[in-house]
Amino acid sequence: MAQTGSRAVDEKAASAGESGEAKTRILAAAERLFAEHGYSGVSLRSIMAEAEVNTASIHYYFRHKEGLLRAIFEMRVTPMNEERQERLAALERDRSEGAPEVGAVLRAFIEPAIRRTRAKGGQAFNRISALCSVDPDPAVRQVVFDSYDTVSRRFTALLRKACPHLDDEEFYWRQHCIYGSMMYMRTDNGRVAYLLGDRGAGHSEVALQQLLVFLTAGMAAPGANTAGVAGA
Amino acid sequence: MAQTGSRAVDEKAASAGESGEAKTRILAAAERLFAEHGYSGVSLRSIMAEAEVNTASIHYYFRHKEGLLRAIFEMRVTPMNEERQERLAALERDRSEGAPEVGAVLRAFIEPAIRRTRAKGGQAFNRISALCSVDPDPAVRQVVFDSYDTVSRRFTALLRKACPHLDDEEFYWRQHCIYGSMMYMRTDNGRVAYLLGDRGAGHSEVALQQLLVFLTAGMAAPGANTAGVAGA
DNA sequence: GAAAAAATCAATCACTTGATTGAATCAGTC
DNA sequence: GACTGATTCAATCAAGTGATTGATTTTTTC
Repeated sequence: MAQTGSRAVDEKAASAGESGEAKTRILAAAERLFAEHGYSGVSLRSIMAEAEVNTASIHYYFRHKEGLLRAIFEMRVTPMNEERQERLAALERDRSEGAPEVGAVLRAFIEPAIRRTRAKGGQAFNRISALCSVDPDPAVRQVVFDSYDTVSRRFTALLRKACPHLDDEEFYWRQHCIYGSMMYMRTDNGRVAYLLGDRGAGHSEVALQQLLVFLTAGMAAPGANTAGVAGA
Repeated sequence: MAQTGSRAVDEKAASAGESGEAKTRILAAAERLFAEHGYSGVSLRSIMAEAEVNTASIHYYFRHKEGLLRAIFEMRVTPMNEERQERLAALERDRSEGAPEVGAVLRAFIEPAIRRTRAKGGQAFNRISALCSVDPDPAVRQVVFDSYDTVSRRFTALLRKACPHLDDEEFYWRQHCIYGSMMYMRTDNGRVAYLLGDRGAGHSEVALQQLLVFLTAGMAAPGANTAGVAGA
């Protein structure tokens, strides 16, 4: 019970001494517990116990339970969104002629997410993000929305241009398959770990590759109004 | 508040008079509320209020909250599993020569689920099933497992035979994409309803078709060791 | 080293949760 | 009409929930 509080959160935690400051310890404990039991399945008391802080500390630093969740999302999502924005911007720039490639757009969006599985605590947040994405609680939904909406719109717009062979309805249905696949993979109920056997390190690479092959093929499949051959 | 208790559950509820018996009303209310707020987001008290029954009734009929969830699953899943078993068995019979077709296997598994969206309360249960599929609560996971495991294994075995172009690892990764897509579609956070506009009736047909196109293409995509052309 | 700010603490509030009890009511049967 | 099993009822339990308070300690700042 004593050595569980030293889980690092990000670079901040890595530089912090022995057990880190209280705020950092709270974030680390909350992240681990949210990933394991979901947002509503974790009480503030259990977080405080694992972080070894006082009852009022969470409210002091984050006001609400929701504020704590939001802080976790901001900590993790901000750098990822920056990377996504850069890569999407690069794709928008590069396409001097015609539409961007489906696979490239998908990779620009998915890779920054899957890659962070390798970072310390990244796997935990992956699962939090996936669980919260389908959480019925409006407060949780709002946090997810605020975190992903802007970049998600840009991704959608670019992917749309990469799929001229689909009409709007087809495109949006297939995009839901993309989100579903991503989410399910990030949920990781131990299935993924089982599949990988011992080579847990290569996890993200394999997952990314397999996911991209599947989704690219699905998006590239001809639509109802597709006359000739589909792209690439 | 008074007319909300008459939501039908299935044929049993349809034949029940005015507001139905208590047990049926409880099931109907629970199904609606679980679909809206998730399993953990609903208290027994709110169910009892909507069903207009006494506090102890739920424990009388279902023992636990978990027993209530299990009853809902059994009520809905049993007939669906029968249909799935029949269709999978037909596919196993028909393949006199070679492997079954990917699309046919997928359809046999997915259609019985999506189709039931049209039944009264079917949409609600679809969402319950999807939410529970990623619920971190072990009790909930057990209910889902008990409901789907047997048929799911049979589906997996048959789909595997339809994908000789994939090695085991590729196959299982892609299968996760299938489950993810199905789950996300059944979650239905209002996105699907939005996409369909006013023609809510055709919902299941369109969803099924789009889903099948995407998943079939994804599974049919060549694997790393695929030499020639992938199956039609 | 005193004043101010930040952080930590124990104690508790008001409320909700799932579950249980034992009495009261109903329905059907002989 | 009494007996019996199936329901329904009000009342309540023990435990857990997020949140708040006000005092105390630690750290920073001048």
